[in-house]
Parts: sequence; structure tokens; C-alpha cells
Amino acid sequence: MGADVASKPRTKPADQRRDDLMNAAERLFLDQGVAATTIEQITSGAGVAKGSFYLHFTAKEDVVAALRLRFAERVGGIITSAVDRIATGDWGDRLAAWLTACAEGYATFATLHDMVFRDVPPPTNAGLADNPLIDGLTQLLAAGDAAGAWRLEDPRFTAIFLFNALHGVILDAGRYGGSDALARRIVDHGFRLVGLPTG
Amino acid sequence: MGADVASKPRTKPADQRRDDLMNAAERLFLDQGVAATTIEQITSGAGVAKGSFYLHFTAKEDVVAALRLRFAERVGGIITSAVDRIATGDWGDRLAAWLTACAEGYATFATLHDMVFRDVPPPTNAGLADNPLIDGLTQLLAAGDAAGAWRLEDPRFTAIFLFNALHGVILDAGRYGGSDALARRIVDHGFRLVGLPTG
Amino acid sequence: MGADVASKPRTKPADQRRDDLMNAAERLFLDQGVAATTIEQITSGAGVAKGSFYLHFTAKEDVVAALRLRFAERVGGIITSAVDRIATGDWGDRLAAWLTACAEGYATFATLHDMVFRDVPPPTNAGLADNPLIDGLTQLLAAGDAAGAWRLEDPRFTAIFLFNALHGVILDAGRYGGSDALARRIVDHGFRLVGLPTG
Amino acid sequence: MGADVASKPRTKPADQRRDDLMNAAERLFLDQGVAATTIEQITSGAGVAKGSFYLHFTAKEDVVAALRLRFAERVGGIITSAVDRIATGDWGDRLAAWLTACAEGYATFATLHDMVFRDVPPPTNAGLADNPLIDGLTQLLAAGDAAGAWRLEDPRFTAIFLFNALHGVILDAGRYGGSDALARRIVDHGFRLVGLPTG
DNA sequence: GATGAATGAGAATTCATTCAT
DNA sequence: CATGAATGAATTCTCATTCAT
Repeated sequence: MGADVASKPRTKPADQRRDDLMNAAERLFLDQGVAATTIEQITSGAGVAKGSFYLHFTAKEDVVAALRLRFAERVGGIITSAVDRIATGDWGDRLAAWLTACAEGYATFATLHDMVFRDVPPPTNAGLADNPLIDGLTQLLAAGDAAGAWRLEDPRFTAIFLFNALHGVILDAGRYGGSDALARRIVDHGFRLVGLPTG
Repeated sequence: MGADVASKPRTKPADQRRDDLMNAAERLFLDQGVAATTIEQITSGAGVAKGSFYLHFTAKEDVVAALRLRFAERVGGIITSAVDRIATGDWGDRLAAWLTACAEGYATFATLHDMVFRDVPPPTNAGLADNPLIDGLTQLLAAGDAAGAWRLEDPRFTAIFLFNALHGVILDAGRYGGSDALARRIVDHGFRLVGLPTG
Repeated sequence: MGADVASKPRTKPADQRRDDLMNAAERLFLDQGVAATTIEQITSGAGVAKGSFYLHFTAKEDVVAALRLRFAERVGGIITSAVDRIATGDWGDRLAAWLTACAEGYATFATLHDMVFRDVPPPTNAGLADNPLIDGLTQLLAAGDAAGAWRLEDPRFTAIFLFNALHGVILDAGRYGGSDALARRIVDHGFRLVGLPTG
Repeated sequence: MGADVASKPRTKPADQRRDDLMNAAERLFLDQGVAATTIEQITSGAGVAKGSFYLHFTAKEDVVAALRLRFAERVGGIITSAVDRIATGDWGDRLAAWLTACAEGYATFATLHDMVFRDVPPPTNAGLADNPLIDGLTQLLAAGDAAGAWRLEDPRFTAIFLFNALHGVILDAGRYGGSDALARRIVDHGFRLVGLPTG
């Protein structure tokens, strides 16, 4: 029929539909775990028909992967902009900024991260080591090492070490006052690790 | 009838059957993940009939829990005996022993641990914080603090931090020469964290 | 595409699918009993896939309940329209009409009734007393009593008595010539019970 | 070992074991229905091992049949002795005695009866017509008819009619004061049916 | 006789995926 | 693009029955 006036469009832009689905999936994964979430729950959570799922993803795994990517981009963005705000030479401040921003980003997305990075079937044994965030931290540590701000035998080892520690304490958070207190402790432990004087 | 030596008994002691099932499950979980493993695979792996599974476990979850427990007992045993070998006052040595033994224990069981501690449905958000091993490490750190061997604001926080770091680098291992090198690095980072002089 | 007359639609109206399933279930229940009938038999009898069963019912019990309801509606309809055809004052005729129509309705559906009303698990001990048909009969008997057509101490007792008697002889039918003869005997016994002169 | 003194005998007389099993089965059937009762529940209820069930019965059906028989014997006995107490010529009293005794017997065993007579798989469509009790009632009615105490076109029809009515109101009992009141009503309706003057 | 571990066929139910409309 | 009825493979779990001890 004509210009069907007051009805919201059946056909949303594909990107938005995809986002709706990812958001619904994210929420459900957090509540019930990946395995326990059905496609139908995702589609009905996104307000679309079951079949429409397959217009945007090929399988559940596919959403998980998309969520993983989106997560890394979000937290990565937060970290990058935080670190870039610090003058290039201030290695301690840069490290502190990295850790604080990462803690912040994780505080928001940590459980999701945990979910989509580990809950997926044949878990790639790599734990939390294959991770763009770790690459960033490794670079920072290596650069600081090169600049003489600290001395590390193997920056990547320390990055993995530190990142996993960070991840663990964040998941355990809640017990600690505010996220400020948490960030302070993380920075403190990070500084000890690289041998900077703590506050 | 006679001694009938060569016929394996249909009826094994319950404990042994249970172990057979757990071993089969462990192997399969490692290969395929928990979710992808079926009861039938477990029973046929253990050489028993499908129904026999339910004589020993109520559901797949149940095996996972049993595996978790067994893992904690095994690694816990290794750590305890290693630490107990050190004279009481040598806090640095005790910490080093703890970390080394834990790394060793994990090197043996790490992937399994990862599997059974995380792959299970509604993961309780607690990450690697609710863990008898962490309790042990917390006690050690607190005792060393009380004895003046180091000074820690919150031994539990440091324990979680350190434990997760350890766990992460172990999962990433392989990249590092021997497990000796790995253990040395872990001890080194652990000492930095508590403020002991590193080698 | 064209009119495509000869291709039966994959997608039938839900009501019709439900009916197909109920009909298949009814037939199978009659042949084998409720317990011995599997969902798969029902679906293949209805020409649908196993999973489709659960699109319309939640479990076998559910079909039984639906069948029960359908039965009551069918027989109830037959009785009501038969009784309503009789002038209000003719109590004997009304009772005769009720009994005859009920016998007729039962003759058609009796075994099914027996099946779905009793074969179901924890049978609520109530036997054939909790039954909309009995309620109708009770009302008729009470109304006739009030009008002085007969005198009954407790119309509900008599209704249960009469209904169960009716049910029993109908299930035993076959031995008696036509259903006419059966109906005549039932009416005769019914009249004796309420004290009306018999044929 | 020796004459193991204080332990109750492992080996009971077969009859008693059989009875134990039947009693346990009866109780469970009443509580949960025949289908929902497992062999294991029966054996553990009887205090014997699962395998021992098959020393006394060949299958669940077998217990049901045994229970059926036992029921008929018990109620039949009650009825026979009650009726035999009445002088041969008192047809009304004999009928009253039959109905009263049957009501009594049923009051004790009715639900069980309902269970074991109907809950069994391929239900023999015959409802409550193939039943030794009905045979007895038929004989009584026929004898009274022959003796001129009442006039019945088809004593068996009336027997089935009356028996089912009886069965139905007994299952519905509870609503009626004592079993005396129930028996009185049943006798009253029975007398009306055969044309005897009621109290 | 008695036991109870072991069996394995069988049933119910779920859910990812397809496809005609 | 969107829909959702239909599919059917796959999985879990139950339980009657057997049999070596």
C-alpha cells in the first residue's frame, strides 16, 4: 500500500540491526553464558524474527567473534586516548594511564570480555595472551625499557603477567571501595613490577 | 569357576569406575571443550555403558565439579609439600617455593584447570578469585607481612593479582624455554611485587 | 507463482496442525494406550516432524488434556442440543433425551473418553465425578426435583450414580444389539432410579 | 562365617517376600500411579535388592495382575460372607447385604482397585465389566428374578449398571458423611433400580 | 536364594538452521 | 529484506532386565 505512515520501518539499516542483535546477545551472554543462550532469545531480545539472525551472522560463534572485536576496539580506544594524553617522556605516567584506563574499560566490560574471550568452544589454550591489548602494553613496556625508564628482561612476559593480574583483580572487584581505589592498587602493583617507586 | 585370571572383572570398585570416567572426561574436555563433549563419548572412552555414567554422576556438570576438586587437591598437594620443605623463617624461599610449585603443578594441569574452572555455564563472575590455592597464597603473604618479611597493604589483593598473573603466563608458556626459565621469571616478578630483592 | 493447486502447503494454519496432531494422538491412544504412545508416533501419524509437536503442545500430558476438553465439548454439545429440543416442562422426556444423547455421544467417543479421563498419571481419585457432564445432569435432576417431577434426596449423588452406571454399560456395549436397545435400557434404568414409570 | 546369630534371616519364605513386594507396590501405585512407579522403588520399599524382584515376578505387569487378584479375593470374601449370613429367601436383604459389603470393601480398596483395574497399558476396553464381582452380582440379581423378588429384563445389564454406579459414587465419597450414609444411599438406589420399595 | 553393578534400548526434548511466503 | 513455521539431528536421562558373585 501507499506510504505507510505511522509504522516504524520494518527495514532498519543493516548496521543497526546487527548492533541490535549484538547488544541483545551481549546482555544474554552476560546473564546466562554463551552456551545457554539460544538464537531465539537473541532475536526476540533484538525484536526481530528468528530467521533474520542469519541475515547478519552465520552462527552463534559469529556473534561471539563480533562481540570480541567490538570489545577490543572499545577498550583499546579508551586506553589509546588516555595514554596519548600523556607527554611522551613520562613513562611512569604513561604506564599508570594505561593501567588506569584499562581498569576503567574493563570495569565496564570485564565480564563480557571474560565471556566472549573464554567461553567459546575449543578455547584456544592461549588464555589471555593473544590479545591486542596485551600487544599495546607490550609495546609500552618495551618502549619504556628502551628509554631507560625501567629495565625488563622480557617486556612481553611482563605484559602478559601484568595484564592477567589486572584482569583477575578486576573480575574480583566489588570487594574494593571505588574503582579509584582499585586503579590505585593496580598502578601500585604495576609500578612495583617494573621497579618504579610507588606512591 | 577357577582363577580366571585374564578376564577383567565386569564389576570394578566404584572408585575406580569413577576415576575411569573422570579420566575419560578430562581427556575429552581437553580435546574438545566441555560443551562439545557428550556423555556417550565419556562412557565409551571409559569403556562402560551409557547408563553407567549416571551411577557415578548426576550430570556433566557433576564431572566438571569433580574434576575441579581433583585438580585443586593435586596442585594443592604439590604446593603444600614443597612449601613445607622450607624452614619456617625463610619467607622469600617460601614464596619462591610456592610460586615454583604452583607453576609446576599448573604446567601439568593448567589447560585442564582452565577448562574446568571456566568453561562451565553461568561462570560465577568470580574469575580466579574463589580458589583454595589463592587462599593458601593469601595466608603465606599475610604471614610474611606479619613477620616483617615484606609489607603489603592487602595480602589478598596481592594474592589474587599474583595468582592470576601466574596463571596467565603459564597458559602462555611454551614460548619460554624450559619450565625452569618460566619458574625463574615468575619468582622474579613475584619478588618484585612484594618488594624483595630479585636475583 | 501460479495457482499451484496440488501442492499441499507446508505451512498449515496452526489450528489445523494442532487438530492433526490431536487426531493422530487420539487414534494411537485408542490403539495402544497413552503410555505406550510416543511423541514420534504422534508426529509421524500427523505427517509432521518430531519437533513440530512442541510447537503446539508442551508434553504428552498436554495433548491428553486437550483431548479431554475436546471430548467434553463434543459430547456436551450433543447433549445440550438434544435436551434443548424438548419442551421445558417434560421432565421425563428431558431426562430421557439427556441419557440418550449422552449414550450416543459416548458410543462415539467412549473408549477415548475412558482413555483420556483415566489413563493419565496421578489420576485424581475423583473418578468420574469431576466432570462437566455430571454437572449438567445434576442440574437437570435438581430442576426436575424442584418442579416436582421426581423426588431426590441428593440430586448430585444420583447424577454421579447414574452417570457412572451409564458410562459402565456403554463401555460394555457391543454385547447389546443396536445402540437403540442400549439407550432404551439406560433410559429405563434411569427412570426407575428417579421413580418415573418405565416403558 | 558361623551361625551368624543376631541377624534377621536373609532368606525369608518366598510367600512372605512376595507379599512384601506386593504391599510395597500397592502403596506406591496408590501414591504415584502404576506407570510412575519403578521396580527399584518397589524393591527398596520392600527392603530387598532390585534383582530379587525377578525372583518373584516377571515384570511390573505381573505385580499388577497379582494385586488385581488379591483385591478381588479380598472384597469377594467380604461380600460372600456378608451375603451368606442372610437367609436364602430374603432377596431384598441379600441385595442390600451385597451392596453394603461391596461398598465397605471398596471403601477400603477402591482407589487401588481403580488403579490396578484400569491403569494398566492396553486397557481392555471392557471397563469394569469383566470382573468377578460383577459375576456374583449378576447371579444374585438373576436368582432374585427367578424367585420373583424382582423383575429384570437382563440381570447382567443391571449388574453392570449397578456395579459401575456403586464404584463411581464410592470413589466420589468423602463428600458424604459416614460410610453408613453412603451405604444407605447406595442400597436405596439399588432398590429403586430393581423396583423394591425403599426405606 | 540374594545381591546390586552394569547394561543399552528407548523416550522426551531442544534448538540451530532452512525456506516458502 | 523480513518472517516464523517447520525440520530433524543430536543429546540427555531413565529404567527394566540381566548376571557374575
